[in-house]
Amino acid sequence: MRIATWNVNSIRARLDRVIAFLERHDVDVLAIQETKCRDDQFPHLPFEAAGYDVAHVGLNQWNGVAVVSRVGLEDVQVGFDGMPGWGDPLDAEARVISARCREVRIVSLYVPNGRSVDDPHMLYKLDWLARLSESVRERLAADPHEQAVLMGDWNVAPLDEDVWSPEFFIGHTHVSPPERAAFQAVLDAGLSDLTREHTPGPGVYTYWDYTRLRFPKRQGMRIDFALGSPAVAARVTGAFIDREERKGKGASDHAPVVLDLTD
DNA sequence: ATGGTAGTCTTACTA
Repeated sequence: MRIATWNVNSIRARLDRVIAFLERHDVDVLAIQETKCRDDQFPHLPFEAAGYDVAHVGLNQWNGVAVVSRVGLEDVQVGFDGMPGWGDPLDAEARVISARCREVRIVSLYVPNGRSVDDPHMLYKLDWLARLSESVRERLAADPHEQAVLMGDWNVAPLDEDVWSPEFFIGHTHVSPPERAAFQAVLDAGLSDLTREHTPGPGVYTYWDYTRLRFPKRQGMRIDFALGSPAVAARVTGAFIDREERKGKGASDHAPVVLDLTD
């Protein structure tokens, strides 16, 4: 089974690219982030025509996540237990949706952006990740054999080699010790990074800022990951980052991360 | 080339 994750930065702007990507790589399940649309605006028909079922949650023009699958899409869940909200009044944001595809729970995640290290959004991000780690811990305690993959845009670069210049990022978000500790806490809840060993760095990234020619200069960040439970980690046979999708007109600022599991 | 990109409910905000 081939699964993938991709922050598309608007599903409507990226529709043709996403459908072509699914077909080119023979992808069974895709976790999508930043669809940037409401449910009624999601382009269901092109996915159905390509053979995929869709589960999407989008409340407005921000965030928005989906799982599309051609191998089954059962027991769709929005959010996770204890997921923090944002705003006044406190509202849930469209940052997590999951579904069981065959025997694997595929979770599409869009972790909040901290904006800056001293912004209130940073506290929200850290709390959000802390709550996520608690939810993972509880789920795995209830069923240690659960097959689950949490994949998406984590907005954290866990290692110095995950950014093009550690010096440049001093004092910036994505690399601060609290963010890295919060990401590590999710791993410590019982997950492992399924992608890194198959896509070793340095200089391997999944995101390049649209501005300042970051992509042609190879100045990127690795912030998109697939974390898996032990039962699914044992099934991983390979992974790759499709840099081609960052090229040319109409590219997202993120590249897809593709993961192969044994059948 | 005094510019920086791209998306959205666009003259503001988010990433």
